[in-house]
Amino acid sequence: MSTVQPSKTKDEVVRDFRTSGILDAANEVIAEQGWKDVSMERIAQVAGLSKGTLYLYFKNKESLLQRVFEHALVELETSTTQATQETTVFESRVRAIVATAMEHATKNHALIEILRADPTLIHLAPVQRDLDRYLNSVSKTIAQGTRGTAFRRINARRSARHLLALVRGSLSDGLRESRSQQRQEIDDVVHFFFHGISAGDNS
Amino acid sequence: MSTVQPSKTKDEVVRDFRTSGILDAANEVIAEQGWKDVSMERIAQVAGLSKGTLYLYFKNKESLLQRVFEHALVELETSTTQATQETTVFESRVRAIVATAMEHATKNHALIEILRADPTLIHLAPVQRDLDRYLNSVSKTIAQGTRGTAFRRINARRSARHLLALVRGSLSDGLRESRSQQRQEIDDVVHFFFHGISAGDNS
Amino acid sequence: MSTVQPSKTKDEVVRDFRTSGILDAANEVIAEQGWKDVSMERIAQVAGLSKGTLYLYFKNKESLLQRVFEHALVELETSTTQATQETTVFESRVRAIVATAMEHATKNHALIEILRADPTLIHLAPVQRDLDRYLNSVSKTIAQGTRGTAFRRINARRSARHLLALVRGSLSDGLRESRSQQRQEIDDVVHFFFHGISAGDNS
Amino acid sequence: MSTVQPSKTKDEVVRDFRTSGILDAANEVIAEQGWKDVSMERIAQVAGLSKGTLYLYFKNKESLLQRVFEHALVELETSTTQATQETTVFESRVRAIVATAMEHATKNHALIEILRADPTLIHLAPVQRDLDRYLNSVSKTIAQGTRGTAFRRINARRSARHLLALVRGSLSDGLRESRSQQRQEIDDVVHFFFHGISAGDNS
DNA sequence: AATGAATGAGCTTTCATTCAT
DNA sequence: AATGAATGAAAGCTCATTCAT
Repeated sequence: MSTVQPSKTKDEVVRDFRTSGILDAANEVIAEQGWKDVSMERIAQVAGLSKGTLYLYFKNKESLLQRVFEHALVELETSTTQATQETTVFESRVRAIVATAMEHATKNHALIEILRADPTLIHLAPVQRDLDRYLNSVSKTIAQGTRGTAFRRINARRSARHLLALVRGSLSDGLRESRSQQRQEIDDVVHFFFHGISAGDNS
Repeated sequence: MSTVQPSKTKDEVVRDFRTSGILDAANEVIAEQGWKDVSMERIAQVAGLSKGTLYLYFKNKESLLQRVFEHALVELETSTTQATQETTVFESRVRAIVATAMEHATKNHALIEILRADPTLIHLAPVQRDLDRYLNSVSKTIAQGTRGTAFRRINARRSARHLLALVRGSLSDGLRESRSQQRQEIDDVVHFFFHGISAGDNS
Repeated sequence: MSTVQPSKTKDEVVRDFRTSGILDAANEVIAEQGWKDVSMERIAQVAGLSKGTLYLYFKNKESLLQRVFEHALVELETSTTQATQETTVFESRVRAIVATAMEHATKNHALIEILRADPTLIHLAPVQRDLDRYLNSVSKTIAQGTRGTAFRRINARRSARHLLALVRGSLSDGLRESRSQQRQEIDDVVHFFFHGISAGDNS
Repeated sequence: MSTVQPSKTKDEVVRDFRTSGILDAANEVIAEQGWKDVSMERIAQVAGLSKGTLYLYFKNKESLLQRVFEHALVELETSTTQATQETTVFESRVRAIVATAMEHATKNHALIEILRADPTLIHLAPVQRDLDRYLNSVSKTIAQGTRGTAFRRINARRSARHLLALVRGSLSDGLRESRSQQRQEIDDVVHFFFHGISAGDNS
């Protein structure tokens, strides 16, 4: 009964397993050396495979890396959407955005590279597209939250960029911090997003 | 005898001339292709020299690039210090920091790469050190400005990082904008720094 | 009982079936890409088998190709011998040699590669041997035809080579021609073989 | 005085020296292994250079090989044109064509590969063009020689192909023969071209 | 018997670095 | 001081061959 209508064949499962193993390895190597210094040899090594095997699953290096970035962004967007829907309070939603991004980035170095906004990376067309979608979704949340409120009339897209800039800034330094420090960092970013350095209510 | 206490010999002058020509060329090439894709061949070409000559002035590619970044940071810090000293009004000082960073980055692509905070770049020890000095100087300005004021009790260092994160964010997208748009961008960053998205006093 | 004295067991039949299927596929691929560019992958694909299966029937790529060429030569020799025995008129026999070679080559690209006399191919020892046998048989026909006639005292072996050179020359260009054009081509080669460019009797 | 108006600078001479050294090496390697099995590594080795150096003189492997073939054909055509102009007697001209081709092919293995008419080689566009020019020049010589004579009305282009087919045939076997044997071979081809195997005037 | 995933040697090409001139 | 030809290590990628299933 458990195997009624298997949506994937065994082969597909194996294939997916390998594919994501390679993507994970690539992500790890990106963490080690930055995406520009990634070599197929090293990815294979980390994945516990041989160079040639990578080419059974990916057409070439470029498409492998593209998939790493795509995967990271899609996961981020999915998690973010889900997290923001758990509340209707604007500030909580922003908090969800920040927390989700930070959590994902902690595990997923490819994401940091994207958020770093290296033009030579971002201009890979598909990454461009996926990043855009993510930015749109963040923008929309901000637009909804600020509409008809006391918040200053603000360009939602630009605010989204500011928000992500703050997240990215925190990531640059704070990656190796503890969990409680990370929460602190999130609070700080959210608060800063709402009030800047001026004395807001929760000072 | 005519050159009493020559602070530089003729040879040194020539050496400096060549050195900074090469650094300028490298900076230009970084703007073209990003620092990871820079080749010695291209730097030599832009500098109007031959590949071999670069090695008379720099030990190797790594140290050449290190010097480019070092140079960019030192210039930025000098200009920033100078600009902040022209006023004692806190907000003006912050504005000076932002404006200076943006102006330099417009001319100096190496700076953008630094502000992008690529770890593989930043962890070059000397760049690390110079960046630290710059951050300190910004922090100090913020600390001075917030001390004993209505601003919330804030970690100056962290605020400095937030500020630079915003600058970097603006740079990522806004590089090709006009001068007036750039001023707008500066205003926006400064305002955001002080108030976040909350309805501050000015609009 | 129905299979008294089976000259081949069922297993052998299956084996032969697979073997010649692979050889046919290889021949087809040679036609597509030339024998040097043949890949095991492609042969398997055309044969409707998997790569690994090829190695159940052939030790390796080299021996597979050797067998393709061997097969082509053996077929050619058999057909030629049969065709030349259908007449005793010398010119008709030569015509039979030419026609047979051309017909086979039309279907059998491996043959063209052999006739092209690529040394790296021909020096595969077994191909060498088979080609020699074919040349001998052609030579013998020529020797018989010219013995005690008005034809100039001629080295039969050398003449055989000339004849095949002409055939090969025709094949290089004329492969895509129609059937009547092909007959024309055969006539031309035969005539040229007997008379060169001098005005022979049938102009 | 000897150096008035040097048509080539010293650098150009050096460059030409290297270039033709590499072409010679490539030609030698083609002789060893056939053009399809040529590797840049091996060419460099034979040329006494390192792999990387080849790329200072040739854009890539394809253009290197193209130049080898081009060079061989141009040399052949030049020599042939020159040799055929030394006489007006048709048979002598044909002899010149044959002798020139054989001599060049003896030294120049690339030429044999071309005359072998491997389609994957010949379809390199520039080789195609150069080969065509050579064939045209041979055709023209034949057309001139047969015009208004007792020779049978013949398609000059097709005859040219027959002639070259015979040359190629001789080359396939006879490369390692002595000089006098080579002369014999040339005589034989020329005689065959004129008379086929029929009893012509000379023996 | 048949498969096809996995391997790794080998290929072309690039580029930082050296060194004779 | 300056050159740029030469080097060779290292990269991406292909493909004949093997082997667990």
